[in-house]
Amino acid sequence: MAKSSAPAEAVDRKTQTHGLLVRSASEVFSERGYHATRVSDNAERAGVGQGTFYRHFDDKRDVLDSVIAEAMSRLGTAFEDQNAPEKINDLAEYRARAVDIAAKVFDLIATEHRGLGFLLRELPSIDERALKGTAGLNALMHSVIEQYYRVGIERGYFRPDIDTDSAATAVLGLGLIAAWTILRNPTDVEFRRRYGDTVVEFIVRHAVNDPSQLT
Amino acid sequence: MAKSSAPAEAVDRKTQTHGLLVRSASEVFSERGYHATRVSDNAERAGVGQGTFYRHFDDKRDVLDSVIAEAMSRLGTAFEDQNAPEKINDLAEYRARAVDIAAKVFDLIATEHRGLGFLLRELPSIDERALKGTAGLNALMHSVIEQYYRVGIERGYFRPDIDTDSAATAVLGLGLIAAWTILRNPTDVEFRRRYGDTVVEFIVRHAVNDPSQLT
Amino acid sequence: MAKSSAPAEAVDRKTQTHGLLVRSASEVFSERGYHATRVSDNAERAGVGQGTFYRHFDDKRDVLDSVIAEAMSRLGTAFEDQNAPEKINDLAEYRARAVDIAAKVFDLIATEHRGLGFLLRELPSIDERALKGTAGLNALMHSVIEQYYRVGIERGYFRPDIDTDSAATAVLGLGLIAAWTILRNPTDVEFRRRYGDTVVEFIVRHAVNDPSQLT
Amino acid sequence: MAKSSAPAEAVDRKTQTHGLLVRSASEVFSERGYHATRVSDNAERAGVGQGTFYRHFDDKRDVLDSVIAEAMSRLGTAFEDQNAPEKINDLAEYRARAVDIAAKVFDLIATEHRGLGFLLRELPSIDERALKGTAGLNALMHSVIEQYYRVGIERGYFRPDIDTDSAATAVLGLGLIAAWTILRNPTDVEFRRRYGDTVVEFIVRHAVNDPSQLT
DNA sequence: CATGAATGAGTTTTCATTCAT
DNA sequence: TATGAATGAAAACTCATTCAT
Repeated sequence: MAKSSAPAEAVDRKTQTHGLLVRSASEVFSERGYHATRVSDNAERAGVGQGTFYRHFDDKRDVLDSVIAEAMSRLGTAFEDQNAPEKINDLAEYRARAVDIAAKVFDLIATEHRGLGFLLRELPSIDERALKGTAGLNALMHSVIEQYYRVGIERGYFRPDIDTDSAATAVLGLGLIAAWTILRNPTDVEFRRRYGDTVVEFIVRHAVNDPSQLT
Repeated sequence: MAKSSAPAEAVDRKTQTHGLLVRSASEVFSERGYHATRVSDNAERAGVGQGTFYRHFDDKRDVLDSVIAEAMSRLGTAFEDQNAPEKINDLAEYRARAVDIAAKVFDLIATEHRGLGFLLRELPSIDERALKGTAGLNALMHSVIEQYYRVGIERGYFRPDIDTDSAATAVLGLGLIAAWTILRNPTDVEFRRRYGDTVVEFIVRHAVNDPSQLT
Repeated sequence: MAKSSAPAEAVDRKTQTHGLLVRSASEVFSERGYHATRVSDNAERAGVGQGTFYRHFDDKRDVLDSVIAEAMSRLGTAFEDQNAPEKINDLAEYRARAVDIAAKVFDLIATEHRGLGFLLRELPSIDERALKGTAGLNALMHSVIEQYYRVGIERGYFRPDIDTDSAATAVLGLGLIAAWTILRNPTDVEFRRRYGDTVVEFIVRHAVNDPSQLT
Repeated sequence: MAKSSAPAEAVDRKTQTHGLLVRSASEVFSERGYHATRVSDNAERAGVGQGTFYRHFDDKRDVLDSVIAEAMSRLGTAFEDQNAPEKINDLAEYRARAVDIAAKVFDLIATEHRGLGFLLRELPSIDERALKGTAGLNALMHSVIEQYYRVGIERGYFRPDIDTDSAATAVLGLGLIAAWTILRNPTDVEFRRRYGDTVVEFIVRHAVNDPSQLT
């Protein structure tokens, strides 16, 4: 018993320190930027020695992968909750859902602005691999959005001639600039409300099959 | 005469070298990325000694300001050519103009993908000041777009209840993601065409006052 | 136990390296001069890497403070041993003490000519702060000398109208030029003897109350 | 005539610029110190181009020789004016002369404190050659002082058993520390007066043959 | 001769990574 | 396994000196 628990504790401790370093990395990278952050900053923030960092990661680049993976997983989870295009039967329900999603996404962005800002600001500048780490989330978001379009077309409240791929890309663009703006000003609730309304209007009016249904 | 021409020549030479270094910086920053570029890379590319670099700029950060300023000036000029919202009288003309602008902007992006990619990828990761350098161009684009909305509303072919500020932001978002995608794949002409059509559709359908005019 | 000893050893090692670097700095500064010494010379002499130097000191200027402090402390200790003006009762004892001190000081100068020469030659040329580091020793020497004068006046073998402050300064001058000369020629014992006699004569004859005691 | 005057003017101009650069060097060396002064600082102060500097001097070290030579010549001249030991017939005249010289020397030091400070502070730290440049002045001062002693002994108002060499050295020491103190506080007239009195007292009492003549 | 832009060798300085304890 | 002192390769930066005009 005692014998088997000792290694178990060691594993636990290792996992704990690992997680601690990933979280610290996320923080210090967000604050000073990836390039300006020294490995010692990260270790210090985590409250461990510099050598300990190298027990858990190959190098400075390595911990970034974990930071990205962790963030992607967290965001992916948050985004997947919104998935249920098949439950939407008409334009009114679609609009309601769009309003709801926009509000939730914008709030998520404002809440997570520290970590998200880092990803949006820095990843493209680090290397191709860092960017690839976000490809999964991009693809997920794109396919979910496209699924909404497909359901809408199928059920007749969306135009049948929509290029769903391009449209999904466009919706990501509407979200991207929102993210940018919110991240630079996370407390501007007014912008989020107004811009959210506009985004919904863009999406609904672009896609609607029968414009007379627009109230 | 001889006396006054000597300094004049020196000034000329200095200006020339300065410009050479800015252009070289733009190139090497685009190729290797800002952080991976050494001052010596820049000097070498310009064909001057490293010391010469420091005669013209305080450090790597300093030359970046010039690179940004030069790019912003060039892009601003390119963008201002598109300015003539007051000449558009009806939806058909508006749509034609939108198609035209989208094509031109996308081509510009594809053509300038080296320099533009650098700006889009790297600036946010460098510092606040770098980003401030782009604020002018952002504001210019935003205000031009908004002006199109105002003219459209005035002349009756756009809905009067559009939030022109938010709408302009949305249009920038539609363009931003296009830029991202094109920069990652500058030769994909097909995407440009399809996505351009979709963007125009988004803009026109969102704004149109009388949907029956959409043929 | 093991836990507490590991850091303790680290601290020990750090302290040791620090001291090593200060001693090496004193040596190389004395040999090549402060300005001609490169940080790498110091590290090399200490047998450590250049990076190690920067773990212990901000820059070359920083280690100088430690070198000065260490030298001042050592010289201060050597000088304080000479302190005992209150034990001198008459001119004969005073003269004997003066002869003794002169000999000891001159020997000290000759012995420590490496480090002392550096201080005397270089400090004034470095900066105000370097000089301030020697103020304490100057003040100590001045006050000790002045104390000898006060005791002598009190006990009647010195003139009562001596300006003890100026006189102490003068004595420092007599010593200063001795230091200069000895440092330039540390092996000239003859000079030390002759000049020592002259200095004692200067001091005694200047201060004596009753010249008839001079024999 | 015109032909011969053109070269003459050129020579004049050259000499003028040369002198200008030496004076500028003396200034900037005094202000920032020799090592911290860049050749460009010197040229700028003189109001000429950097290249011009190298038309007049081999290198940075070279101009220092001129600065030293110029200063030595100026100080030598000032000091030689004091030369007239043979006119002094008794102790009273000697004391009067000593008071006079001390006052003049101290005033000279205070007046020239910029250039003198540089020489005293920096020369020993630069190189052996710089110091050699001052040897002539030292020797001159030493021999003049010694001459005073010889005359005094000859004429009987000084003790015959004085070691004139050591005594001259001692007097230089009394002057040296005065220089140090005055240079650090050129406006303290009170110190000069008090210390001057003390110095005279040291010299006279040390040398006098018949102490009863001391009033 | 005068000029000042250009040069690059020489130093300083940083910090990711190693390694002895 | 954790630690943090040591390391040195890689960059940044300075400035005496050269050289084309």
